Amino acid sequence: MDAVRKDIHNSNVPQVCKSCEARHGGVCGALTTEQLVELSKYTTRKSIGAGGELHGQGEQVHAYANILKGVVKLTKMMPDGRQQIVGLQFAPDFTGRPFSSESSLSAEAATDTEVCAIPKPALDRMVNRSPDLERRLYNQALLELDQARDWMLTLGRKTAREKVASFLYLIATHIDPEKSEVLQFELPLTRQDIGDFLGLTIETVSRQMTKLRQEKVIHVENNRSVTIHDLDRLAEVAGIDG
Amino acid sequence: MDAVRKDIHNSNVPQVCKSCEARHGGVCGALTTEQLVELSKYTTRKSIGAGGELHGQGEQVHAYANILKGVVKLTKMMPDGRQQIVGLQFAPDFTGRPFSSESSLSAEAATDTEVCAIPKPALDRMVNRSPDLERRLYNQALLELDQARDWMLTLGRKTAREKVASFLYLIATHIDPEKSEVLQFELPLTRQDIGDFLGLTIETVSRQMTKLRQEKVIHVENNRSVTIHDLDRLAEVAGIDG
DNA sequence: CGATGTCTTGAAGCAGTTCAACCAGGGTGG
DNA sequence: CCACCCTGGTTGAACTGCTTCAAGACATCG
Repeated sequence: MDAVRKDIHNSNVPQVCKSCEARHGGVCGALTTEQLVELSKYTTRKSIGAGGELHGQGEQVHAYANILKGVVKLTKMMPDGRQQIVGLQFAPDFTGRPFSSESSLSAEAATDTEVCAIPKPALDRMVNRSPDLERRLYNQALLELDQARDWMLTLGRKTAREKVASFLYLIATHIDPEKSEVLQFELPLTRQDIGDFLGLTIETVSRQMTKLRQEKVIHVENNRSVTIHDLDRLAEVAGIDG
Repeated sequence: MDAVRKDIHNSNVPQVCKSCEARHGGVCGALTTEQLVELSKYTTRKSIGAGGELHGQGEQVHAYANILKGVVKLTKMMPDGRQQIVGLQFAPDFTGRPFSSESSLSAEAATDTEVCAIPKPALDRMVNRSPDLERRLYNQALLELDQARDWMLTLGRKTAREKVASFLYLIATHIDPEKSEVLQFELPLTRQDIGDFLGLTIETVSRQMTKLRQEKVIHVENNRSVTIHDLDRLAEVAGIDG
């Protein structure tokens, strides 16, 4: 465990950051205690209700944010209203785009969400002083690139059945689960959102869910609560190589 | 024009680098003359015939490469053989993935291609010494991420007609054109590749091309040579906001 | 308890796939 | 030099998986 990492557990670290960093290691993990204290002067914790917008397509980005809780969807829209979700972000992902101030996508909360908002200038300054931080941001970008490309395969080449299974698999492996043999979670997206993520209509999503339920690949309660008894089985249905 | 940029035109710069950098500004543009000389000790120029592999899916990446000429396709394959092209790279793009040594995709030359191959250790060392270089790589990753997400919208929500038009638009705006009112270029991809890029079959691609030809949106000769008289019209058909 | 939004189910239609035949260009070898 | 084939592309006809349109079920909330 290196020096930076040790700092994180130091008692001088701001309280907000502790609970945030306690997780899988967000971008702030690259900062020293000093830098963290400095940065936390400008950060504000915000709650955003489901459907709330972090920022709209084509708008200036005024702030970055670390997601503390909830799921954020990144969407693109065509002039005629057709919509595609191009990414999902989970805690403790970092959202926002360094260097380019305009974004071609909109970010909104899919569920009730809490974020740690960081004003653009504050983080930009910090990035220029901390190569470690930039490295982490770079790595997050590479990770998102991988995810985007994985999803391109799903969108371009999978059947509706495989798409829905792929979605469920994605959620199952990203929403932090109570570590148990049986995975159980609430779907963070409506059927409409799922459709927009998979390039399908809500009806098709619904029908495929029903089929997967009938075949006991998944178990559904209240339309939102999903239980998965056999993740490998789901992966297989999703067409993910095993 | 800053110091670094001036260095590039300095006569101490290796000959290979000059012709490379003469273009839109590849990643090497971040390096000083000294660094460029150092790096060029390890680089080798390579020709790769159409269909040749830069590296396979799941293999270790032994080298990075700057594309000097030609088009490289990044593909993903499912266990059963279904394939999706998840990115196209044009000169002077940089290809290869820093930090992670394994790649989940395969890269092959779509056309006859020339690259400047850089052994992994040499570039990794350079990255750690030059923040500017890392910044450029980061920016390239962000650019690729944008492109990937744009394409997700195309894959998920566009019709076959719009997809084919989108593809033609992409090529028209990325293959460096003779600057003239009328765009004319050779398609760098076979119908099969185009299908794999658009999530369509070759037959559908062919049919849509025929239609676009009949409607005079494009003009085609020898199946590969395309002329576009009205790029805005094409963009419109592609469903790209104007 | 009606009202409203979300989800499911059914039936009909259609965009894109599948299967199959055909065509054009470019070697290759007799 | 022509017959041959082989690869890449086009075209046609039948099929099908997903969409569209429409109705009904379910849950939540004033």
